[in-house]
Amino acid sequence: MSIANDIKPLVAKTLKELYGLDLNESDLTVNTTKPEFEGDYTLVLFSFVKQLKKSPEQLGNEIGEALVKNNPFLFTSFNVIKGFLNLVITDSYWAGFLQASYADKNIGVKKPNGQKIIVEYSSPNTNKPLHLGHLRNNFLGWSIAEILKAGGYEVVKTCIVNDRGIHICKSMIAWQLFANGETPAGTGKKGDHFVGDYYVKFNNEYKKQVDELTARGMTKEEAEKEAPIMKAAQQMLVDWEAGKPDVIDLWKKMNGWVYEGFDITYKRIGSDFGKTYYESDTYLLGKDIVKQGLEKNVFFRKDDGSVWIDLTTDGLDEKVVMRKDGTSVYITQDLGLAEQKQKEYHPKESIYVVGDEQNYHFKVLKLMAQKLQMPGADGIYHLSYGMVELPTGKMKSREGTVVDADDLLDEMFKEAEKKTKEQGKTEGFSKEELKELYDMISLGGLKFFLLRVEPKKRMVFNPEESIDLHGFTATFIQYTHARIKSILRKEKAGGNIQPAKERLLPKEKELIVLLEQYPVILDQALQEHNPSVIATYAFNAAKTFNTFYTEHSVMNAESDEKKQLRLQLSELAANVIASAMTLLGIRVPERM
RNA sequence: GGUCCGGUAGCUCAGUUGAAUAGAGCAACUGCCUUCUAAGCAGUAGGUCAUUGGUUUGAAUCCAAUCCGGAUCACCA
Repeated sequence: MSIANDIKPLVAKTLKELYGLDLNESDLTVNTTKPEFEGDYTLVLFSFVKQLKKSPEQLGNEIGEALVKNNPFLFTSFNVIKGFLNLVITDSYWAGFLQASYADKNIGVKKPNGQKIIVEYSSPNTNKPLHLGHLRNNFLGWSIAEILKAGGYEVVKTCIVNDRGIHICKSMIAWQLFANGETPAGTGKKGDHFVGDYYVKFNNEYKKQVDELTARGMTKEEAEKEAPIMKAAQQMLVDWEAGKPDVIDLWKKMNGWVYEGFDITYKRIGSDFGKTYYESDTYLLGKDIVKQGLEKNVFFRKDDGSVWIDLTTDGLDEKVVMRKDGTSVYITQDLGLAEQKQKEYHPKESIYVVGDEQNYHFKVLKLMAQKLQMPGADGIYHLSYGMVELPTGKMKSREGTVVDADDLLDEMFKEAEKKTKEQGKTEGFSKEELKELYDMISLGGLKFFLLRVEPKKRMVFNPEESIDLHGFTATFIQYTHARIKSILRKEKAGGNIQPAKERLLPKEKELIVLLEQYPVILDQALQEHNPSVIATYAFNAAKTFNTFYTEHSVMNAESDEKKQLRLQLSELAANVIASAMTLLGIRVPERM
């Protein structure tokens, strides 16, 4: 599949033939050759110098000679510098690779393997609109799903909506108290923002009441418990659980507004779900798991009736799984939902895209599932990601420093529009085409900015930097794609001319070597569940193409052969770039 | 305090299954548009890879300790 992986067995074979040495392929190190040395791939010799008791130079020369002699189709020459054997791949090999793959729009995509994977992501609360942190989650979830699909898996994207609980009750109480029957439709406000406003109103009123109570001599703790509006919210939760009709009606109404708002944002950012679960349906799940756990002696009951699991032998703590009042806690619900997903889909793996503040929770969840011997327990995978911070520090809703997703998208769109107009290259675009282009640039820019960092790392979101359209950005890559397409509109790659009768030039070689590695990168992203390696790669591909582009003319190439070669190389670059960006959920334009 | 994660250029990040002189982008500075899209290219400058010790032919990468930052350790979700 990739040259580096093809070389290893040849080396192993050579070592066996020359010295009778049996080495595992994984013991061999084959890298691309550093640009300052001659060669394409490099075998590191140190690892077996000792066993063979020869100098690295001698070894390198002997191995190099044998490799070139026995594989003339692959290697044309070699050189040895210190402990490194640099191998030069034949131009005809590269030409063959190029010929075979340049037109492949699905480059790197594997055949379906018949296995299923669930990706749960997004999972919002229904009391406020989406913010920047949710965007990282949504982009990650979407991208990892695409990467898994390209890896041959069937993917089911799911979402668990946290539609019940004290948080939504707070919004509901505040609406009853302050809204005078206002609705999103009446105010022209997006539903999720509308409901979020009442959540803020609740907190303001709550704070006011707490202040009043403490002024009258209560301790802060008492006041927080005794504030009437908090008591009302808690009563509302009790009423909700009792199924009190007017509470249920209000709950449905307000959640409905939120969903209308979410739908707009989801559509805009491209999130979708094969199956949506609602916590109001699943929060009672897990009861029979508790029962089974007790029967299997995985759980134990304390005197007060609560049920626990002891994880101290695994270095963790004791964890409650059922309250003394018989209601199940979060982790028990999660086990119940995991069991339900397993029954519905029988996935090989079940991925949860959730922030790293829940690392402990998922560790416990998986461990519990394993101890209970639940099917699919080993397939539980927490795709953990770090918090998004601002240059000024963490986002805090109380301090109003939360970056709202809709606002941010609007701002990015405006910036894309402004910068595109400044460029003045969109003559002949229709209104719809322009809007599509601004969408591609703004949304792509945001996605790239959030996906280019390794998921588990915390990251800083600098608004000014995110809006930048130069350097390590989606725009740079999109621009490169449009540039290539502009060439390919003039003349299509193809024809029957055999490319590469002339020697490959360094910039041509550099590009083709990089593009050949794309499947290896995809594999890495797949194994690591990590889109950032694709983002980095896409940028490198675009950068390498631009260097090649500046150095060599495609349309005015020195010869017909060169022209054909470069057309194919350009098309391959465009296909790889488009493919990589698609896996990040980013579209690339034909013109910009 | 226990556990987990992170610390690489002024800033944001790659590189972490050990391998040649540690790389990008932004910011700063210098060049390049009568030639396929300059949203580009080339170059200059910028480093105690948190610190100390160890393993190794070879360490940003592995091990140990320490320092700094974050998360978590609820009958919350």
